[in-house]
Amino acid sequence: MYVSSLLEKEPSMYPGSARANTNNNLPVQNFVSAPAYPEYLGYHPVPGLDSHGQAAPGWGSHYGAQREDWGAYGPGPSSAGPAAHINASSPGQGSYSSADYSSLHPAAAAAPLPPLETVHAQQISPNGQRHSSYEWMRKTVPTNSAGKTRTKEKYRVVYTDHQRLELEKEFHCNRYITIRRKSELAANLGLSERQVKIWFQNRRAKERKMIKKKISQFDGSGGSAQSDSGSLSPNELSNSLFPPPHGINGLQPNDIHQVMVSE
DNA sequence: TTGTGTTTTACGACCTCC
DNA sequence: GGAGGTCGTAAAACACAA
Repeated sequence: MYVSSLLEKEPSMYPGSARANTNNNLPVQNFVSAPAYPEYLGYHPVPGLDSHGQAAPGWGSHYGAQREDWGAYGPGPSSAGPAAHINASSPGQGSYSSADYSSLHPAAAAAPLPPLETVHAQQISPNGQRHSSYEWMRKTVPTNSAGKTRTKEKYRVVYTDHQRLELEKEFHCNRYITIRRKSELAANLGLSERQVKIWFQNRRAKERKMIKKKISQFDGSGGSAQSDSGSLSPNELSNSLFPPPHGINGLQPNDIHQVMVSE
């Protein structure tokens, strides 16, 4: 079963180092406590899909404040602009239960979350180092006339923990994002749809890489655990776990979700 | 502080599907 | 032809040991 990276980053990913504690960043466990995201867990794919542009309890207030400092860097929300009017209801989410989620992150399940308002406020300005990143972003990341974000100087922005958390949550539900959800997520997070799409691509690549790594570890360690994966190449295993959704946009999110859940 | 390894964004090339 | 997929890669951001 898959465990999303940001969520699983645990101490190793967001250790109590600079990232986590020197900048008012959130303790990692705060990201993963399922019970603390009732609205998130309640979020459902299909119903939400039709709620584009409508108020929804799931997203609304928590996403109200956009990263105003992002607007200046790049295309920004490509389609919808400020999420204020989007408030896309908790759409497009696969439904994994809190129990399921907690089982993946047992430690996290026990950790209470701070109020989301706090979370949001903190994550908007993740940490000192990143804050400094935003400083240069203000100066150097504007898209050029061709719409490219890559420049000769600095071309990469660093997403806030909040953005990554939301992307990870979405990824945890669906490895492949629908057009509508992409649009909503982009608007809600103040990213462009392209950024969301690329994030998912990169995230899937990361997952394949991790699977590959784990398989090679099994193989290297005598591989008694090859009952399921031993006869498959990493790519085959990955594809069997998360098959590329050909014609994904013609599928209902639930269809996709079923593929995921049936793992 | 600095050197080095890893992770994270972003892109281009190429492929498949509609 | 366009959109989105993977794969490979560049380079910034980051972590950490020396």
